[in-house]
Amino acid sequence: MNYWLMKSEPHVYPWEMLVKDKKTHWDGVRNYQARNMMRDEMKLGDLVFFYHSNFKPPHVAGVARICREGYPDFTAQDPDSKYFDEKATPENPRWMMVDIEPVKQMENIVSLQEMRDNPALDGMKLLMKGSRLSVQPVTKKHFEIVCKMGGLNNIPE
DNA sequence: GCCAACGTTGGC
DNA sequence: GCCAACGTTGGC
Repeated sequence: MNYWLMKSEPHVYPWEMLVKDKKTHWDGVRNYQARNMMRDEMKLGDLVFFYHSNFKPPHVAGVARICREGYPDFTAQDPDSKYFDEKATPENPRWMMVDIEPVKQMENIVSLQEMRDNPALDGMKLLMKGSRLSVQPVTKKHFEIVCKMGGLNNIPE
């Protein structure tokens, strides 16, 4: 089992929308490192922090789960989509996505500052200078700590 | 709104 | 294959 963090801007797609939708496809990732992780490493059942970026304060809102492994991001082939990429074709879709479903909302959000202030989270990718990846791995230890900071007893099932 | 950090593009 | 120019991300 692997653990992850995925960033979303709440004014584009907030956690509450995922809860309402019951599941969503994670479209629009246009970064190769992030794509490779979605394509090669994210597995069914892996847990994901749903992180709200570009928000005051930026924070982890809840825990989600991978419910479908990597497949082509069809928005890349849709000329009407803002994520359209003319280099994407059915033979070579270029970009990939996964589906996620909500598992548990944090009892209280965990802000970026709180995470920075917790020495036990040293080394977490999110906290590193210049870290911009919208999909990133999280260690089990860090995952558990942030869950507890969010008021969950443990990593949710 | 600013800007540092980083990724991508394209000319050479 | 280098690297300057440019675009984007995202915290502040």
